Amino acid sequence: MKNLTLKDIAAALDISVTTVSKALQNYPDVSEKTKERVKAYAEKVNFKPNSFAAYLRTHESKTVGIVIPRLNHFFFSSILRGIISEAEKHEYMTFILCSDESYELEKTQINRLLNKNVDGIFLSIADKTHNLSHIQNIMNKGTNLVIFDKYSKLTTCSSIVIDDQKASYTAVEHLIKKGKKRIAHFRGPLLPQNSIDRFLGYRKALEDHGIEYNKDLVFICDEISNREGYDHMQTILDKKLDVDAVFAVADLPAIGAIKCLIENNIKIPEEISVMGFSNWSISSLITPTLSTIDQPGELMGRKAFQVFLEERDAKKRKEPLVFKKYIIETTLIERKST
Amino acid sequence: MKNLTLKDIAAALDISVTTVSKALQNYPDVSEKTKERVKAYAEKVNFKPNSFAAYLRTHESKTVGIVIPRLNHFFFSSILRGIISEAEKHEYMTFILCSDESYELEKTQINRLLNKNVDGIFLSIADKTHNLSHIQNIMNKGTNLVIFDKYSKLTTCSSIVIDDQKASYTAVEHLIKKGKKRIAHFRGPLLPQNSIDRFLGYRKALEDHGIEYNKDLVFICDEISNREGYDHMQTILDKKLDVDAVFAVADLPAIGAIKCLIENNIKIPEEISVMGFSNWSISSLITPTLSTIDQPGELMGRKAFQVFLEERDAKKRKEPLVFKKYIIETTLIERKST
DNA sequence: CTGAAAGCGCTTACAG
DNA sequence: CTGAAAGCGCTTACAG
Repeated sequence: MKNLTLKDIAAALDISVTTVSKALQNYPDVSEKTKERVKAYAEKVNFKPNSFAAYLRTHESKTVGIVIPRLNHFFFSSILRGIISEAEKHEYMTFILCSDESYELEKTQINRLLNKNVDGIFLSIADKTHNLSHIQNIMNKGTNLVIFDKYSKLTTCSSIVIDDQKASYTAVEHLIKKGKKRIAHFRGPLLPQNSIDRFLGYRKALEDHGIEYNKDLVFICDEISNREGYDHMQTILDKKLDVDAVFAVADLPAIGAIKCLIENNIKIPEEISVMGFSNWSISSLITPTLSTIDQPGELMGRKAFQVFLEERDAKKRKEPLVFKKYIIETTLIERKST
Repeated sequence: MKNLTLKDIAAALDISVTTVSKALQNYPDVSEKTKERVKAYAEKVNFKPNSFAAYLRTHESKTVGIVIPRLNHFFFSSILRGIISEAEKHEYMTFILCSDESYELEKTQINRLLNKNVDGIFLSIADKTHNLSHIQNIMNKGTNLVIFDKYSKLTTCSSIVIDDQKASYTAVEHLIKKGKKRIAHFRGPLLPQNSIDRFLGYRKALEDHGIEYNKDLVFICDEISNREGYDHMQTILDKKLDVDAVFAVADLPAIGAIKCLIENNIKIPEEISVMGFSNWSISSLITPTLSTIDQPGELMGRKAFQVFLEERDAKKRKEPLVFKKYIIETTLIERKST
């Protein structure tokens, strides 16, 4: 079954292709009567202009791409939902690609999107990305770029982020208010800004409350995995380190820590409390439920798409782009683990 | 920065656009020498033919679409990975859309993909889908279709599925071998074939082992959620039903059941064992770890894409399509909950 | 072996 | 208010 074209409609209504095209786009120089006829007919036969042919003239593909570090990841999935739902409202389709936290793959995925002539790219930077020229290249090619969540201080585009330092400070302060004083931190890798900021928030909260910072209580989770949380917790127990709380960079390592504590018959939160970060759905399914920081992913995604639209329109009006950093509020979620 | 075109290359090498195009596509009627020159130059300037212009001639968009019932879902994510990784190898890009288990949204998403002229659609049918004409419509439009996981007996395309009855039979038999005799079943909704088959496998396993089927021990999880598993388990305890095991249609309700048992201080698996289905990553993170059935999602995804390629090629050769049902093997995973 | 020309289905500057 | 024509960047049947 062949798809309908403007030509078919023009023939059916006995008018020109030009007029059909203009009528569908609401050009002011087409009579109301003609517009109505055309639109009614197009509706009836369910005509949609071929987007590939349109692209050739307009250079708008009505397509955007998202590159995220992990696909099966609760927080990124929420962001995806936000971007996609907004994109659908504006008749955009979305390519979703995954960098697997790899610098090389991130470059490849961005190139795939550029080759598909997407109108905009939404990016959350991979942990292993140590050079940003491929990101700068997106804007050099004239493609809009919005960075969300995992950003770098060195990119010049707009970004949608949370205040990691502040959120992390709030989390640690919560532990302190619960009477905890020997707080370990399972931090993320050394490179990403977010993991640095969460660490800084942790240290600042300790300082502000007169608790001495002890680097022996900081452990690195390079993969931000369950397993690492489990292993670090076991190390703490084996070494008999004096610890009464753990603040993890994300929920997964926190859940690993909880598993280890349960297996060692240590009471949560009486002996050791555990605090996560991100509010994954799993954090309310485990026993005990996990206290954590909620990041409103869907909201961040919707905002990201709106920023893309604004920049697209500014470009059409030949206005200079003004890049902004949008900070989305986070919330402390207290559950049974603290 | 404007993208390069065939014309630019032709001008640079002082040959015709036709020859450049043919050389890049390895036409036999272009000299080896010319081919080498063209390819070397194209490589050097990183030329990629504009896929929108190519589409207009070939009617191949090199794009496929996936419609799944849920986005943030461990099993579907594995299938996505499988389809996408295979698609990337063959230079296809992938649109991922979500039906939210809704019939209306499934129709909308399929129409979006058809309007974007995808070459193929991969579909896992929504729970609420009670009419299949929109699915049949995909093939009427000449677009290839492959259904995976959640299928219907009434569609005529190829499908990649597991043997739900057999897998479910194995799960229940495992409980019986562990000495359990009063096995409750938390089943899925009434409509989807997979949920029917898992129920039938459950009943058959009971019968084959001389255990009488008792419909009062079957509970429906319409949303296949954690909460439903929790609530049904609580009902069993409140009514003091004589139950020594639960087999759930999926991991999430099983995890809900476990949570309820822990809160009621009931020993797992000594007093009541719990068996899930799907082997989500979360099932090995909770305490006790959950016994379940592993479905190799990534493999299913890869197979689905291969089937699409075969059908695409058969169509090009004008051969009639032969639709097949591919059954992927599942594995019982025994952990601490049984 | 090479290339001129037509045409895919749109959009839009221009003419009437 | 309407429409003929050019052109976006490719592919391919056809001519030489």
